[in-house]
Amino acid sequence: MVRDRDSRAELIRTMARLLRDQGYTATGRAQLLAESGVSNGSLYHHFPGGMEELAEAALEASGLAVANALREALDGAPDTATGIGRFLDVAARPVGGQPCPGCPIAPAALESPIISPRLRTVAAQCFDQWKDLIATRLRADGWPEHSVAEAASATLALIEGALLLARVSGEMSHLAHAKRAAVSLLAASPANSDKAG
Amino acid sequence: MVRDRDSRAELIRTMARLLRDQGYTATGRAQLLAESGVSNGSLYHHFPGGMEELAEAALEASGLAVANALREALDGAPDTATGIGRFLDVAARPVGGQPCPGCPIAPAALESPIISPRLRTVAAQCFDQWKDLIATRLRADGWPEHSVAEAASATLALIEGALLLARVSGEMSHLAHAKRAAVSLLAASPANSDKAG
DNA sequence: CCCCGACTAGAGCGATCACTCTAGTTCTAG
DNA sequence: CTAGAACTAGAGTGATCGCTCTAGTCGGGG
Repeated sequence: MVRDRDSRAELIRTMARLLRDQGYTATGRAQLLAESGVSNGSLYHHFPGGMEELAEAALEASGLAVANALREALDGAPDTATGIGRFLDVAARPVGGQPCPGCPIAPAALESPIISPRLRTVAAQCFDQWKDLIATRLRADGWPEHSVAEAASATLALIEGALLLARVSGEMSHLAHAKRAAVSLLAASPANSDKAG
Repeated sequence: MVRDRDSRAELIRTMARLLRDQGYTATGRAQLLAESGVSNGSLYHHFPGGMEELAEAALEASGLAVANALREALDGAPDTATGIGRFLDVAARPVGGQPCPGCPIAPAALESPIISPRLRTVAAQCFDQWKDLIATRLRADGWPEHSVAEAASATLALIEGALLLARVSGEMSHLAHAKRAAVSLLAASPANSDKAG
């Protein structure tokens, strides 16, 4: 009774890759089926809601994968800034012959507000989840509560913006710049001054 | 012999709005013609290259509009950080009943690398143009040349990321957070320490 | 007046879209 | 073994896609 897991997982994996590389609307059913090797009937068996339901599942899977990578980078680092830097190092590394780096959520997220409110909600949850991971690590660093949310939001914005610029320009240097900016931003933290004050 | 300017400009204006709100692939010809009030024949008279050529023109127009707003904000401010803050204030203000704030280039830019190399090039030029404006202002602030490019890149990434998060989450607070982060990032500048060193 | 180029209106085209439906195959339970 | 559920294969459907093409309107120079 687990025979289906292969094609279902393959659909999610292929859809997640296509969403990362070209977004939601640009990903047609024909391309999805061709590149996943799954038949049309299987698609609508596993995802009766069609392309949109599959896209939701794919975004959730991508969001979880990023969250795991981010948690791992943050947990293994001496402080938040170093962890963010290591995460960006991983993001800059091209894996599995992907044509371009970048956030797997952002392309679909930006077209979602009007196209598909359901996808927008999923994307927003992903970003919130990542922001919470950064916030938790900042608290562990001793950041005062009143500035944790703001620092986490700005740090995530810095990451997302750098990934966007890197993809569009093809220049990986944007990631290195963001890495050093994160160090600067989180080093000039109110943690020290607030402890003193 | 200037009779056509109306419909041509209207096409660019409508296309720019649709590209900002939902990206390139999601913007169909039918919607464009319906919302611009221009007929199909006029579209292919003014833009023989079709939707892609029009999208190019629209992205260029949007890029220039943003560049003008950014230049104005930077020129009228005492320093770069304040100018970036004012620019974000303008970006946060909903103008003309737009459904969501955000960068007019980013949605199309993220789907462009595979879908349309020509659009990717135009988008990259827009980002470069904006980055150069920030870099020029940083030099005027007295920043050392070796760190200007890096600071400009990180600042633009911060802006783009904040606009992305604000659009997807609907929370304008991301823009305020980025504003204060820009102050922190550009205040802890190497300009002073480098002058001393 | 006629003429010609700029521009507009919209029918029509093949291709492709997401999706439905039916028939067939494969697995598990009893 | 049989029954039935899970799953797959793929033809078929109507709608919509970007685009071409023809017919027509408009305005100024001869």
